[in-house]
Amino acid sequence: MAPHCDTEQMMQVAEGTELPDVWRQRSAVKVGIAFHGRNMLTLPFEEPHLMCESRFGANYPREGAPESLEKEEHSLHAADSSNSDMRDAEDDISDREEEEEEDEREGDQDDDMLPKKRGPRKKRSGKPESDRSKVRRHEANTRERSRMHGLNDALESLRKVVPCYSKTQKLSKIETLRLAKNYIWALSETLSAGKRPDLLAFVQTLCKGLSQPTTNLVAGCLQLNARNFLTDHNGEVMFSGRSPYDAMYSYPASDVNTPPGHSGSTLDSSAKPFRHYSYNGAYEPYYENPSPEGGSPHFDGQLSPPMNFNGIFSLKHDDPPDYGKGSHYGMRYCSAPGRAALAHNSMYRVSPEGRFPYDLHVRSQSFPAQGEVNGSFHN
DNA sequence: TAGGCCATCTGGTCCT
DNA sequence: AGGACCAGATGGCCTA
Repeated sequence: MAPHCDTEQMMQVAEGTELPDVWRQRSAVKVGIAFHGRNMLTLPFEEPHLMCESRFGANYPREGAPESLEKEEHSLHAADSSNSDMRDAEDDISDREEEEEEDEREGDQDDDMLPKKRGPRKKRSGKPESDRSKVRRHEANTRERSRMHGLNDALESLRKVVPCYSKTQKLSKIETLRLAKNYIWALSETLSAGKRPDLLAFVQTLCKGLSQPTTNLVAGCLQLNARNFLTDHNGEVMFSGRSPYDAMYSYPASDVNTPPGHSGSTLDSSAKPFRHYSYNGAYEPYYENPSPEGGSPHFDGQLSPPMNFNGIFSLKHDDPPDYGKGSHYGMRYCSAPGRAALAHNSMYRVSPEGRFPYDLHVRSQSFPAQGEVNGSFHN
């Protein structure tokens, strides 16, 4: 018997045995997980009160009809799913059994008399083994679901340690991985260079190969002009042709406090047409490999960035309830460009005014007061 | 409506 | 035998 906790209903939602899909989706909406207005079906792992030891694995409730069968029914009755939602569990089980029998009569070949491909249509054997196989299949589904939840949980943790984490605008999985790879690469190159990095190159590396929406998000978090970091279809960074500092900051230098987007410069239609940005400029000196994304034909053979400081990288976040413990060193995000939070020992200096929005620290380095966090990174 | 993204189910494969 | 892992298939939701 699974231990009871307050998440019993949530577990039933996850199990899909008693609540229809629309209810599950509403549960996901309730926890506020969305990306560009699209609600995900992700469970709220970030919320400790929703996490109990019965969350995963064998502690999932396994009584009740298999959700796989419910899904089959759901697809078969998609037209009147609202009516099926009103059925009680007993009727559901009865209907599922009937549909199972129909499936069994359909045989093991598709329309072209070819072996079945992978997919939801199940091959079933005799009745005695069918019951057992159903149970095993059900348990395997539960494990697989838990495994994927764990994978998503890890991905969510990754989202929190790459720049531009946002609970309301989540990066997609693939974009999270790309940004994380770029981030590791950029940090590694910075450390291996052993000197003050080129900031434009750093941000360009971050945005390398990212989609335009993600580039916009990263640039928005950094309060930069995303147009200067867009990549073309080959993954090469497009550059507007302006000076690096102008490219970094779309707003006029005399208007530091003007948020991007308010000045209108970000969308300035009079901007020069893009031209292909050459890394022979500020980028090249700090990056022996010009790109983490295959801009160099040799990159595929060197997928791992060079490791520095024994490979230790960690991020320092203020008030990080679930991932910040133990992170005593690393990158600290400042709350806004131009703030005095840029420490003297910061490796990052974008301009004499110190307008780069974050600074980097490595182990053994001291860092200033931690009362400031970059809200633009982690909102 | 097409395409992107996602969760889920499913069967195959590998390993213990 | 059973679990972990993987990838294909499917359907839902959302945006352009």
